[in-house]
Amino acid sequence: MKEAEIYKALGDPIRLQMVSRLAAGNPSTIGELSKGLGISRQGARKQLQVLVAAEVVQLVPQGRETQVVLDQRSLFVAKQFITNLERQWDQRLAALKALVEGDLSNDKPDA
Amino acid sequence: MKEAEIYKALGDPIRLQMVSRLAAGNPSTIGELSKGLGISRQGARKQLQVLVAAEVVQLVPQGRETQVVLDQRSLFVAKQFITNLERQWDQRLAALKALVEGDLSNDKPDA
DNA sequence: ATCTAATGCAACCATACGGTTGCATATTGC
DNA sequence: GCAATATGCAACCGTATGGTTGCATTAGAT
Repeated sequence: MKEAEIYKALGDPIRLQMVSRLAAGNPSTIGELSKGLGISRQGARKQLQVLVAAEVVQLVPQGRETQVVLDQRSLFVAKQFITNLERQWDQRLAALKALVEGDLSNDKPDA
Repeated sequence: MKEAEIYKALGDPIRLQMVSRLAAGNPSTIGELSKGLGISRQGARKQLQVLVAAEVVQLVPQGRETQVVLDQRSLFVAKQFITNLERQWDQRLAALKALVEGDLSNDKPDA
């Protein structure tokens, strides 16, 4: 269940906000991304590190500063997992429905 | 950012496994769901409570036992959030592309 | 009525987490 | 060279988290 780590990384308002900003395309050096979150730079940096560890984000050093880039794949994995859960769930409901309707049609097997 | 709580709830292997089982439709009283996770019943119960708090799951008492049912809405919310992020990201890439191609087409405004 | 099964509740413990402060380092601009 | 900017690293702290054990309660089965 590697997905758990991705969800865990997204499971914090500050980190989720960082990801949102990145997705919105707002330029993104570590320093930039750390502003306006209500916590210190180093605090923000620790949060960012969680996203890095979960591979939700990648760091690209460029001279004095470091660019933060979103890694689409992790988001895709997370989304896909939920999609699969929903699919299973739907199939199960469909099976239940079929069962019920099957019973009904058993009363009328005229074909 | 209410989504964060949902992701946080999903951000643990044990809880994710519980949700998976529920989605797969395996019958699901609290006791059933608590088995085979490698931790005690009470431990599992505490994990389950996190899912309840995040409204990923609902509890339906029935006499002596309690049924655990998945709440599709929370999963949908979680999925939708990621979908939106991806959409923003894609639009931004498209904008960049348009910008580049726009520069090119400026060389050829014959229409 | 009694035994058992399904659950709830609380105390407790170790470790992880979110955040801070302080200081070291490297790159850039003047 | 020197000052400022962007960043890294480590120690420290309070609280949350994940897990345990022990005991109380309630509902079914016999």
